[in-house]
Amino acid sequence: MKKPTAETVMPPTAGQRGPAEHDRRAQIIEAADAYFRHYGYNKTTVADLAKAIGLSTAYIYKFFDSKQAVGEAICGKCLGIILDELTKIAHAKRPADERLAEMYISIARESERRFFHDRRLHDIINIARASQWQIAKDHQAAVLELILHVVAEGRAAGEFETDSSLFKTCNAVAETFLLVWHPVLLEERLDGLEERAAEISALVLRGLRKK
Amino acid sequence: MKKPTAETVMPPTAGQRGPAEHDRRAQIIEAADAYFRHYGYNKTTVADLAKAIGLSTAYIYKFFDSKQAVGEAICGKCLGIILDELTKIAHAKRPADERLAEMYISIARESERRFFHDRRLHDIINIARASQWQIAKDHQAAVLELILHVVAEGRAAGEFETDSSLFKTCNAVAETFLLVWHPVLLEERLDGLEERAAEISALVLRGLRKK
DNA sequence: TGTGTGACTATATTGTCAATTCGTCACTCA
DNA sequence: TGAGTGACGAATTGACAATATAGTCACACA
Repeated sequence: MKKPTAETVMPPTAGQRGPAEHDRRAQIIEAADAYFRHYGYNKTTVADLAKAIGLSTAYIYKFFDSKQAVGEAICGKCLGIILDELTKIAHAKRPADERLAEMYISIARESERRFFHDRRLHDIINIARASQWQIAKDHQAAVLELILHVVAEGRAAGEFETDSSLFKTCNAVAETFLLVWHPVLLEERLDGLEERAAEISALVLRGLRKK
Repeated sequence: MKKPTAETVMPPTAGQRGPAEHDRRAQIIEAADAYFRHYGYNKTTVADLAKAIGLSTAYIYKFFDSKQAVGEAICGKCLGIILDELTKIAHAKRPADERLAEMYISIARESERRFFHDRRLHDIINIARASQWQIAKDHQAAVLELILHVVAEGRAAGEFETDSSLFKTCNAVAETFLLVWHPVLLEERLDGLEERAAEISALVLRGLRKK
């Protein structure tokens, strides 16, 4: 099991073609980031991206299987921001419960910021989840890894109970993270997110702590 | 604060016109239930319902403000089924933690059943949430009431901790219920719902129990 | 006065067809 | 051989006219 390092931005592997490092790939990603951010995924065409760089659309497909693969790259960048932050928190030298509490707040804050300030990127994440893109699954798995890391340390340090299955418990914790960042849930309830995050984390942490 | 009784089906009040008890209203609701269940809310027209009963569309509006109000009535019926069941569980003479655990499982099961066997009704609930229908809010509030009832009894009986705010804690618990019945979350993840419900409820119950 | 509606308006949706988009393939050229 | 593309077919989208739908109102009638 490979542990995410503190500087990893989660690169998608699904749908990528050609060399991973290439100027044109970087240009496509840069153009896609700008266009998706401004026009949204659905309103941006592959031809828009090609034209922005000065290429034919056919050449885009030398690097990406499909428009979706470009979308997954941008989605991965986006989700990678919060994942990096969570990774830093998870690896900090602090009590496990503080780390977890801060993870809830952090993911809630970034998700809220993205909703209000990068709405079109928020929308891509929604599309990714609804369409079962691999990047969405990878992200979920990466968050679960971080939770496992923190909870396992909390258990080893005697902070957390050890009666329950580590994996099952962390699965449940990961589910509760959805409550503070899932795009659809954000849309339904715009207010009080950070407060909700605090309440949920308090409840979950009480469930984790040693009796 | 009025306590839901064990036999209450949650009637919507929003958008209802004319006498609450009326043959025509009942016919409209019956026709709507059948059409929405079969064709879905969006594909059913008010004219369909009127024709099914043998009325003009104008007459439907003597009983309901709008097509949405008809939708809220059916949605309310639908959500009322699970609410009745949760109410029975919440009022049973059993330890609070067992009641809560069973509430998670029950809502998960019914939601899953609705997803697989009444997909179009599942869709209406999705529309209701996405469009902020009053019935969706009422339902959320009703579930919270039941949780408050059970947790308060658990606290009074010495089963549950009393350090945290009752309301905040129950808010957080109600949020975790979304994980096992929210239509969008169900759609994203079709498998293992009941297992997830069990894991989440175990975590939450550990968070509620007295140290 | 309770039950019911035809006619109507504003808006939304649908149908049709041309235009665009996605993605591939065979090819060019330095 | 890496960098790049024009042409193409299938699917999707956009534009716009036609039609449908949601909802209202003044009225009818027993």
